[in-house]
Amino acid sequence: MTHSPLTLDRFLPYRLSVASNAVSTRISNSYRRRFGLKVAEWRVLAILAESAQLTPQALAGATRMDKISISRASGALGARGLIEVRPNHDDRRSHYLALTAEGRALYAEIAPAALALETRLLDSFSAEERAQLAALLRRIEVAAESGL
Amino acid sequence: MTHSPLTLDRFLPYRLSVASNAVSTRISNSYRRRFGLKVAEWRVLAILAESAQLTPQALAGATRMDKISISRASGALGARGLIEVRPNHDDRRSHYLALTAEGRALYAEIAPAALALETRLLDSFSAEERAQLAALLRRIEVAAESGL
DNA sequence: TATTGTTATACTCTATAACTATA
DNA sequence: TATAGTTATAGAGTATAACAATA
Repeated sequence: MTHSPLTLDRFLPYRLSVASNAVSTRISNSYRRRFGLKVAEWRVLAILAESAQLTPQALAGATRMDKISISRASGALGARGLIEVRPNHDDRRSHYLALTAEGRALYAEIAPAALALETRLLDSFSAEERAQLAALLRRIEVAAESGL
Repeated sequence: MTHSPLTLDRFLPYRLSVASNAVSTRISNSYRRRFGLKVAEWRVLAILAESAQLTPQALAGATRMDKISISRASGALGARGLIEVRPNHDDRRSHYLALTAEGRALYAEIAPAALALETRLLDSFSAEERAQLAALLRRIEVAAESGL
């Protein structure tokens, strides 16, 4: 039996895109509806919750977003009083961003909801399968980013 | 030792999004640069290559895109002479779309390039790992799309 | 009335380039 | 000169609503 060597249905980039879109649509709807946050803003919030204070450049590296997205996301978070700007005396072109008390409070509300959503998504997965998926995704990411 | 129960770095929706973005950036650059196609147009081309002729509605189902995207993609493909419109006598609100000879020729050129790219992405994966990844992605997709 | 497909509109995300202020 | 960050602009993806033609 011959069959087409390429079917969209079995094409990895397509499957990856469909799975990722399904998840991010769910996630971004949830963040926006419940907390008024875009995904970029949620990422900045999450990283700052882990890191005390960071420059926009460090945030860009940690969130895999570019500096433009960081600038917009932190502008929105700052306007809501969720993060504050602190001077960077070592380099006055830059500055530090850090959560305010309100930012920490919002994060404390979001984090459990995010974990619950992840748990529901992975409900049918064993611990081993979760680890496998994470490891496989990392390898795909590295392969896609490194030389052609 | 306590550590944060939620770190962005280990958050599945984030890892999935980063991996998918890395792959789709590569793919879409490649399609656009080499063949002048957007991803939506490539998907329509690929499905029509498998299916002879389909209505826009059937195409939307097969590509996981909405009817607006299908309408725009098929408009662009039609303008380049890659697909043609055929009447649907059973329902004259609708029509069939099918590849032209030029469309088939372009697809014959693209398909090997797409497969080569997929092969490079999965270069370090065993056959078993590829199957695992595909199966895990399907399960995530189903979980994300079915009830909250 | 309901459905197929198109068009208009808008919002998000991403990428490029120009700008500012510092270094 | 080069770098950190911001702003402006445009392309691509996605979603809603209004519309034309047909069922």
